[in-house]
Amino acid sequence: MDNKSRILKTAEKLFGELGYAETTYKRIAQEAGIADGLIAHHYGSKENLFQQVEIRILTDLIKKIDESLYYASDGLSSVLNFSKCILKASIMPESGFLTLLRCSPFLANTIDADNSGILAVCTQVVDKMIACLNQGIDDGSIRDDIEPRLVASVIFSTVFGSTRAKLLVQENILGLKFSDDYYPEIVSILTKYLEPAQQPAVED
Amino acid sequence: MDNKSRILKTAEKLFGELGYAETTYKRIAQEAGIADGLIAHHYGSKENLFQQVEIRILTDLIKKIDESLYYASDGLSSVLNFSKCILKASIMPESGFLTLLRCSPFLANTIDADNSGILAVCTQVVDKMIACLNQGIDDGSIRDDIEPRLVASVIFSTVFGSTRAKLLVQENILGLKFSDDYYPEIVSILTKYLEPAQQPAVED
Amino acid sequence: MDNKSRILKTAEKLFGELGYAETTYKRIAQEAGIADGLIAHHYGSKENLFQQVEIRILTDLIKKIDESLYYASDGLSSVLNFSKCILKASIMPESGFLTLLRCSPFLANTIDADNSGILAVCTQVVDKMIACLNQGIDDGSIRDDIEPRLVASVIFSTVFGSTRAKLLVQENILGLKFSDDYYPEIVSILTKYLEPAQQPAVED
Amino acid sequence: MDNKSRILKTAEKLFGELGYAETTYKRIAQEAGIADGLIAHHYGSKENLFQQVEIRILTDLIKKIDESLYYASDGLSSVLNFSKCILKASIMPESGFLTLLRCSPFLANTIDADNSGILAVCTQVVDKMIACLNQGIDDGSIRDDIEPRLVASVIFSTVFGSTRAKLLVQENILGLKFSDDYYPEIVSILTKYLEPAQQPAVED
DNA sequence: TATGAATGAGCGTTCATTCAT
DNA sequence: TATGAATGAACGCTCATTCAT
Repeated sequence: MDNKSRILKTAEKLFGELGYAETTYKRIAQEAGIADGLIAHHYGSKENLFQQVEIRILTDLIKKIDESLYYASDGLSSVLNFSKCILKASIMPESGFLTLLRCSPFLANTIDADNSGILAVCTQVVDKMIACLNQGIDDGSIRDDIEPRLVASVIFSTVFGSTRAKLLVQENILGLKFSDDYYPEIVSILTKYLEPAQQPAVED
Repeated sequence: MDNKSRILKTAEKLFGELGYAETTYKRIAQEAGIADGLIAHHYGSKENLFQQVEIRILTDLIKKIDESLYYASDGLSSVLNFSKCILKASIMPESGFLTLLRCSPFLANTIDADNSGILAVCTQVVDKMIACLNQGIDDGSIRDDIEPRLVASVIFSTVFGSTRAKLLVQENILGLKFSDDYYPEIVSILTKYLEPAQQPAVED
Repeated sequence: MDNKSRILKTAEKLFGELGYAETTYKRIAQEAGIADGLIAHHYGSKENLFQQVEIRILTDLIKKIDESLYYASDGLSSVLNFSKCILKASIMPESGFLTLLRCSPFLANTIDADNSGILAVCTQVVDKMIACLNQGIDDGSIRDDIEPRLVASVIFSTVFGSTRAKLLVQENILGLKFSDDYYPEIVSILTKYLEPAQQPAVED
Repeated sequence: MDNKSRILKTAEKLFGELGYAETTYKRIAQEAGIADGLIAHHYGSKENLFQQVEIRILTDLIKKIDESLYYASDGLSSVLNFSKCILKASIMPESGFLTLLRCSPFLANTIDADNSGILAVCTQVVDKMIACLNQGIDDGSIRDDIEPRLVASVIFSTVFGSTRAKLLVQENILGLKFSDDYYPEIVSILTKYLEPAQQPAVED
């Protein structure tokens, strides 16, 4: 791997472990085994380096989401596969998900930073979810009284909220439970939320 | 208000607006109209000042939660009132909620910081929620096939995840929707998640 | 002397010896025997420190010019005293004149720096000179066919040009001569330039 | 034009616009459209590049001075042509004069820099002026009570001082005047300074 | 209690220069 | 000749914290 990639990879790791502010050029350079100055040479600024990291993480995530959608039979399973894909990524260290949680793109790290590059990628993710919901409404696998944009907002906040809780809150410390049955439970709440109302038994 | 309180209030505001790292003694002192040195004099360190802020916010939140529980008729409405209480606090600027979101107590702001004070308060919040769930199971307002600790984890991540989304993601920027009907929708997903399965109409 | 003054004095010396770019916080701090950070604490930025230095030098110069004008009998001797005053200051190390020459206020040291404070002081100097010229035209000691602003420009460029040459060009290195009779020669060129044309002997 | 010349030309432009310190390899390379490393490859060091620039400017100036002397009828007009030549060059952007003013060869740009190459060229200029003055004394066009080296010093400081004022001081900002009649006025002060004393009209 | 001068380590970044290709 | 990655010291400046008053 060349130094430019090595910097990106090391930065991703440290942003995830230490957060934006405590990840310094010096630490990245030491960990990557290169000179301080090379970071600015390749990435210009810390803020830009950070954005490249985020974009890479999100782009990888989109790739995986697309794959997962390929195997979905209807709208509801598309939404659930989409969500599972995010949940799964969150527990794979190499996905960089921790970086996303510790340094949310919606928390400008530097005042007046231009987030537009990242937001463009996020918009793709949102659009995909809305498409899945519309598909589900059409094919009857999702109840038809929902407003897709509103429901997409609920789904994303639930899914990302749960990854945040699982990764950042230490198990047991508060009497909570983020063990292996936690993410299935998240899938369960989403299912209950989306599936069409159960038909009362109809009398003949 | 005395200087000590003024510092706490100003710090809370700035932590919420700027995050932990970009909130400095100097800015706090300027905004509060007092001398730099007075902050360390009263609070010792930035980390400790931050924790006092968080504790105050959480303590206030607990007070409001307790009030809301007073009016709940059963376990389910206790859980929902509890949740609404958090959602409502999130949109009251004076609640300091933004500070909670920008500087999560679960993100150590300084490496090796001792969070135990804050965690103790958080534990109280969790315990209260678990009590509400148990009450609901007992009185039949919540389905009885749940594990309270697991479900509490889901509820907290959903509720806090949604406040995070509403406050940090700018409306419309991604095609999402965090307007007035967003929080009611969160209450709706929780309700669907907790309520007992609808009995199929039974013929006599 | 307190540290704030000591910084100003040391900075003045180093700007004069090394120029703007090579005068660093570190060097100033070492020479003044204080900590690096104290410079920014008292002066905010290097550019501002520099401007305070220039303003102090120019303010002192104005004081001396005013004193010298007190003893002038007519407009011409006012102009000459004014000029001598500048020439004299240039060879007094404590005047800070070298700083003025090495780091001319008309050479922005930092791109986009705001020079307005310095320019205001310079304007006072110019206005005083123009007043002297007008006085000389009125009292007949200076020829009356001149345009004061234009002539003031010539006088300043001649006087400051000569101090620049004397202080920055090493004696003898180019075959030039900046010894003790150099400044009197500058006074001489000014006198020839300003004095009224000699009347041809008039026949009765 | 080959890259080596292109570097020299670009460097000259940037030294004039930005001064020595703010002109960097990177900026030169960008403006010239070549790689960073090529500058050091061709010129070794920034200081040496700078000196090559200065020498080129001064060499061109000498050429023009020589041409102007060709048309002078006597010593005085030689001196005046010489001076006009410098004044004229100062307002021709391609002459690189701004570089001379912003980065005077008599201001060592780097501490301990060896200026001897530049000084050798400057010495030629000085020698030429002294020769003109001696010619004028001989042919009676210049008063004979002067010391050539001293007077040359006065002329150079007046001429270069005026170019400095015209190019660096923004018109009107101080109430001064550097418009089209400024340089003629400089020629006028030199003329008054050098011409033989007017003979009182002698009667029969 | 309150001030603000003082510290000095550390920050992101720049830069002239070197060097493998 | 030409590239641009790589170096590492140095820069201006920030900051939490200390301390004399």
